[in-house]
Amino acid sequence: MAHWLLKSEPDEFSIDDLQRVGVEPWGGVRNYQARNHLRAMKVGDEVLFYRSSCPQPGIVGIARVVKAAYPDPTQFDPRSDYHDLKSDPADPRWSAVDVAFVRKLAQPISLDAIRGNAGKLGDFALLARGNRLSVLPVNAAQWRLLLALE
DNA sequence: GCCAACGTTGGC
DNA sequence: GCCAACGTTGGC
Repeated sequence: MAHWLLKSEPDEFSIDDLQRVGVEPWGGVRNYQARNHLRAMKVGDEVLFYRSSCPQPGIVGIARVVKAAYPDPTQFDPRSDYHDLKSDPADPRWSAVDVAFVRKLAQPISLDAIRGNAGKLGDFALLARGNRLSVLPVNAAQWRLLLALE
């Protein structure tokens, strides 16, 4: 089983929102590298829920992939912010997965705390120079280490 | 295929 | 709101 990290801006969609709805289609990703990560996800994979662009960025919860990648419907929706005229319905450019709420962390793992363990985390995509990816892989050792910080 | 312009991300 | 990083676009 693989592990991932998904970023979300709490103003847009928070861990509390995920708890309320239970399952959420994770779409609107418009970066090819992030999309490729979405496509690599399998049902059962575990996900760290990371809040970004907020006063205290960090990991705030855990989710689980409950549906593997399928064409992101927002790319064909003219009313969506994520509408993409260049995406061919016969060969959809963008993907979404469904994620389910698992739990909130007892306390958030701050970006500061994550950085403080950069050495032990090794090659971690979240800390890579200038990384802006909203979907990124987490290996088993990193997963264990991060949750030990909870 | 190069590269300048532009847009977006996300911490601060 | 600023700005560094960097992906994408489009002219050539």
